[in-house]
Amino acid sequence: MLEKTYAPADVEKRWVEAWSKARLFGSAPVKGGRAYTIVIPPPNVTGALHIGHALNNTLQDVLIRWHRLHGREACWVPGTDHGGIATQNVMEKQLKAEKLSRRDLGRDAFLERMQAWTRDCKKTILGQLTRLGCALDFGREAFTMDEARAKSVHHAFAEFYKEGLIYRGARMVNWCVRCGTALSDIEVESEERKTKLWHLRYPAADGGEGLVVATTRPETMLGDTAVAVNPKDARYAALVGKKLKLPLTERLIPVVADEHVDSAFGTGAVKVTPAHDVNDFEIRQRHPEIETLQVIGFDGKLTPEAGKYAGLSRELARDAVLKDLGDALVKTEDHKNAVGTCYRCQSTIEPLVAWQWFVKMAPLAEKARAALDDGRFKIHPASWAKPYRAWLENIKDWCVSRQIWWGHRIPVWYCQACNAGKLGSTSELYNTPELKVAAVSAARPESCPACGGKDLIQDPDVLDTWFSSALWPLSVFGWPEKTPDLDFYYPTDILVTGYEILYLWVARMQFMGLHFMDKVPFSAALMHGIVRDKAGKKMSKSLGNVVDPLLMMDKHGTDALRFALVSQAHPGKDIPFAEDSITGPRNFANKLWNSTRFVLDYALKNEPAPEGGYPLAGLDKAKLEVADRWILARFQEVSETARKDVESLDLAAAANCLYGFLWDDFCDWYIELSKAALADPERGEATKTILVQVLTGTLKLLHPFMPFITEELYQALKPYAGETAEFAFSAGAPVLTGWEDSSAVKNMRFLRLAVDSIRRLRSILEVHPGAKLQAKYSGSGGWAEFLRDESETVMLLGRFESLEKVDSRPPASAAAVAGTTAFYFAMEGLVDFEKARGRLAKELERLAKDQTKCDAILGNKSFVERAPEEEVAKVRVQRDETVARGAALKDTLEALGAGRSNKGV
RNA sequence: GGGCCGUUAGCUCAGCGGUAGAGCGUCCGCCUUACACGCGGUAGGUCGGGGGUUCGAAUCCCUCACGGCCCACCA
Repeated sequence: MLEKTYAPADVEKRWVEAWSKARLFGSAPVKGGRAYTIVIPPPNVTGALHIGHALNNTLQDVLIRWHRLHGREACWVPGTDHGGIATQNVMEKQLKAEKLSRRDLGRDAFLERMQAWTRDCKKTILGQLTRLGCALDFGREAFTMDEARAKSVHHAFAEFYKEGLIYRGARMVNWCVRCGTALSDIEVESEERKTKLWHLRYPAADGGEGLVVATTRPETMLGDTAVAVNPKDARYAALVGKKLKLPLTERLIPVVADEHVDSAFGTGAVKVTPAHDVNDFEIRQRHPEIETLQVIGFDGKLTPEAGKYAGLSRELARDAVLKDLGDALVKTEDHKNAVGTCYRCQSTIEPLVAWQWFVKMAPLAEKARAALDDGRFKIHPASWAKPYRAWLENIKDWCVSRQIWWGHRIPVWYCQACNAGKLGSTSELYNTPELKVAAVSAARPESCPACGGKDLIQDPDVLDTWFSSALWPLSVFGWPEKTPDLDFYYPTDILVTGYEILYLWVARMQFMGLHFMDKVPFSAALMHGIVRDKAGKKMSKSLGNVVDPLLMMDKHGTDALRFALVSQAHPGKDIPFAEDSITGPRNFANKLWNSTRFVLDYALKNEPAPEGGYPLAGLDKAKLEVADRWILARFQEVSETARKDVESLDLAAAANCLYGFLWDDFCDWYIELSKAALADPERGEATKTILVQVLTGTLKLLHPFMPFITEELYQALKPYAGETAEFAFSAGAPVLTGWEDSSAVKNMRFLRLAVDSIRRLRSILEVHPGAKLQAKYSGSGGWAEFLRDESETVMLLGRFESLEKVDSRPPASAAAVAGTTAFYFAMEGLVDFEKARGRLAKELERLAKDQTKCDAILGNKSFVERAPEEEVAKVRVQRDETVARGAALKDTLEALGAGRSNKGV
C-alpha cells in the first residue's frame, strides 16, 4: 500500500543503489546492435556542480534513457576535465589563504596538491551526477589528464607537428597579466567600458606644430614608434615621411601613411605602438622602418624602456603620464570602448608579443565547414549554423601554449647544445626566440638526435585545456588505438552543451574528429540555454541568486528538479528558474503517485496479479466503450508526438505533452469515468486492463524525464502489466498500433463538451457540488442515441441522480447545451437568483457577439466562395451551436425570472 | 559596425495561415470514497507599433521600436 503523498528521499536512495548494484548503465559493443552514444561534456574539477550542470546532464540522461527505452545500445561516457587555468586559479586562491604562492611550493609540490584536489573533486562531481539519476556508464569514467587521455594528446600533438599543423612562432597574443599566461583569441571576452579619448599633441621635429593623435591608452605612448595617417588624408599629406618629437621622451618618430587609419575617427592620426596593440603590430609589418619598443612587461608593469615610469602598473602609469603631459594633452572626451578581459579572471588583457605554440586552423576549419554544409553535422537550433560558419571562415590560428603548470606539458624537447645556451636555466621560454626542437615526445629522449647531446629540457609550458577537450570523443574510446569501442561507438550521436562553448569546444571537436578519423565526432549538437534567475539575470555567487541543485533535490525531489528544467528547455532558449519553478513538477510527481495508488488500491483492490497480467492483447476492441477507445487512441497519438518531439530534440515539448496527457486526459477524464465502469461487471476487466496498460506505458515514457518515481511505480505495476523487465530503464517503449479511432475521439469530445457545459451551469447557479440533480435532456440526431448509451457516464460526471430524455424543455428549468443537445434540471430552491441572472446575462452577451462574428464571416462572399469547404462548414456549425446555446440560456433566464429565490426569504 | 534571437493573459512560456493556449498566480465554490502537492468553475490578452500579401495573419513579407545574445583591430 502506497503512502498518500510521494516522499522522494527514500525512493531515490533505494534506486540509486539498486541501479548501481545491477550495473544497469554499463554498455559494451554488441554485434548487430545499434549504438546511441553520448560523451559527457566533462565538468571542470573546480568544485561542486551548479544548476547549469543539472540541466545539461538531465537533458543527456533523458536522451540516453529514451533511446535505451526505444531499443538502442545506449552508452553515456562520464568524465571530468582538468580545467587548466580555471582549476589552477582555484588552487592558487586556496594557497593565498595560506599565504602561499605556487612558486613557494615549486612545480612538483604544486602539481601534487592539484592531483589530490582533483581526486576529491571528481568524487564529488560523480556523486552528484549519480544523485541526479544520470545513467552514466561508470566503468568508462575518464579524465582529460589521465594516462589514456595523455596518450591521445601526445599522439595528436606529434601528428600535427609532423604535418606542419603545429608550430612555434612570435605573435601578438592576448596576455592575462593576472594569470600570467597567453590566451587564445576566443578566451578573451570583450567588455564595454566608459572611458576617455585623450587627444595628445606630438610636435614636429623641425619645430612645427606637428599633429594631434587620439588614444584610449595614453600610457602606451611611451612605446610609440610612429604615427600613422590615411594616405588620402590631405590634412596630413605634408607630414608623411617627416619626424615628430614624442613628448616625455627624447625620441623622434616618423609619420607613416597606412590604409588602416580611418580619417573620420578622432583626429585621423593614430599613434603607433607595435608592442602593445594588435593593429599597430600589423602596421609595423607593413612598414618595416618602424621600430618596436616594449614598455609594458609580462607582469603588467612598465619596463625599464619606460624610463622613469618603470615599475609602475599600467593604471598608475596612465595617471602619471597624463599628469606629466601638461599642455601636450589638448583635449579629453568621454568615450565608450570595448576592452578585452580574461574569461577566467576578468582582468584586462594586455596584447603582447610572445613566442607561443600555434595550431594552424584553416585546413581543419575547412573540413568542419564542409561537414556543416553537406549535413554531416547539424546544430540545434539551426540559427547557430550561420554564426558557426562565419567563425569557421574567418578563423585564426589557435594559440595552444599556456604559461601555467596545471595541464598537459607540451611534449617538446630542446637541446642545450643545439640552442647555444639560449635556454639557460629559465623556466620561461615565451621570450626566447627561434628554438631548435630536438624531439617531440612525451618521454625524455636519451639524447639529442642532431648532436647526441644529453642536456635536454622540456618546454615548460602546458597545452590549452581545450586541446585535450577537443580530443574527448576520440580519447574516451582509446584513440589512437583502433579499439573495438572506437569502432562501435564512434562517431557519437549527439553532443549536448551550452551555446557559450560552441567555438571553444564543439567546433574544435569537429576539427579533431574530422582530421584524425575523417568522420564527425557527433552528427548533431544540441545547444541549450543558460539557467537564469526569474529576472533573467545570470546566476552568480556575487548576485546571490544561485540555486543549489542539491538543495532543490533534497527539498522537492530529483524528479521534480529534472522535470522543471527539461520542461522549459526548448533548444537554444535560456531558462528562467527559481525555487517555485519546482512546485508544479513536484505536484505532478504526486499526481503520478496517486494515479498509481488509484489503479492499485481502488481499481485492482491490491489483488494478486493474474498470470500474465492484464495484456492489451486481451482486449476486444469491438466490445470497448467510447472512453476506452478514446484513451487508447489518445495514448497512441501522444506516444507518437513525444517520439517526434524527442527526435527533433525538443525535449520540453515531449515532457509537456506527456504531462498534459497524464493529468488532463488520463486522470481528469479516464480515471473519473473508470469509476463507474469498474463497478460494471461487464466492463470491469477491460477497464482494469486499460488503466494498467495506459498508466504503465505513460510511466515508461516519462521514465527518461523522471527516472526515480517512475521506476518505483513501474515495479509496483509491472506484474499487472504482464511485464518482466527488471527495471523500467530496460523495459522497452510501449507498443501501440491500430488504436487510432476518430469516432471515439469525436464522441468523447462531445461528451466532454456536455459535461463542461453542465458543470458551468451548476457553478453559475451555485448548485452545491455535492448535490445530485434530477436531470433531463433533449436533442435530435445521433447524439440523443449516443447519450442514451452514455447516460451512466453523464450522470456520474454531471452529478445527476437521474437522466431521462424529454421532447421539449420542462418548465422552470435551467438548460446546459452541448452542440444542439440540451440538459435540463429544475432550479427550485437552488440559487441566488440575482447573481445567477447576472452571470447568465453576461454569457448571453458573449454568445451574441460570437453569433455576430459568425454571421459576418458567413456574410463575406469571398470567404464562402474561396475558403475550403470544411472551413466554411465549421463556421456554420459553430453558428448553429451558438444560436442553440443562446436560446437555451434565454429560456433559463426566463425561468429564473419566473422563479423565486430562496435566499433571504 | 555586422549577424542572430526574442517581444502573446499579472508572471514564465507554448502555439507559427483558419474563431487566442498551458503552468503558476487571482477570484468563487468544494475535505466528491487516488491525490487539498487535490477537484470544479471564474476573471484576465487590440498576440510590441505601422504597412503589405491573403477570403482569412499571433502565424508569411517589409519597416520601425525595445530587449538579449554572438561576432568584429575604429585608435
